[in-house]
Amino acid sequence: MESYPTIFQSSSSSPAASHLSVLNMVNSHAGAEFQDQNLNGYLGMMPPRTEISISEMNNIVVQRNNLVDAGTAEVNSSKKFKVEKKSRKPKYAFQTRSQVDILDDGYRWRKYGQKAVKNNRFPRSYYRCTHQGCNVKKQVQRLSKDEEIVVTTYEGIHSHPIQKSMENFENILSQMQIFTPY
DNA sequence: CGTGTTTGACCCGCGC
DNA sequence: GCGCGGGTCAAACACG
Repeated sequence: MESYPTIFQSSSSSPAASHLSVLNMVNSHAGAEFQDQNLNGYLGMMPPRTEISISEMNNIVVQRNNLVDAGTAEVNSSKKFKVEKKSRKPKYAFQTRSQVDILDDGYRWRKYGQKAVKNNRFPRSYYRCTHQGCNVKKQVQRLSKDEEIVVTTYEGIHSHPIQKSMENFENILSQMQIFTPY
């Protein structure tokens, strides 16, 4: 596996990013094209049928790993461009404190695998976006140490809009924006 | 009947 | 080379 698991470390000690909200991410990191697309998707997170409350959303941790792209230079030396090839896709990890591990983000996902994780009594689930031609993947994993924490890792870029209706979740979102410092 | 899940097999990279 | 851990495939199954 690649290096991204390291970003999960010390979740209990609440990293600096722990108070970032999703909306903050959108505002402060707008710029890179894939970020825009991705985060628009994440805005659709958690429509009504999940059981996540606003207060739980405050506990969401958003982290982006930085292996994003060696795409340009530098890497060669001896190891060839292997790294370059493999790390092309951006990966985002969300930590969410929640009883439910299905965070409905508005996209349609098909589960394609589940594996036991070492040193973790909870399995990791693998999902793929079902939209044609969109091979965005995500994996959902619960920490064995603190089983309230659900880690969702997104990989890739959605090349299409969200398919589900937001229903009244948009109301919640607009309320949330009131509390963002902008 | 279409769509999504389950689950064991398979594959692949890596460390020993 | 071998075994292990992690990621994916795909046939069988479940469900509307």
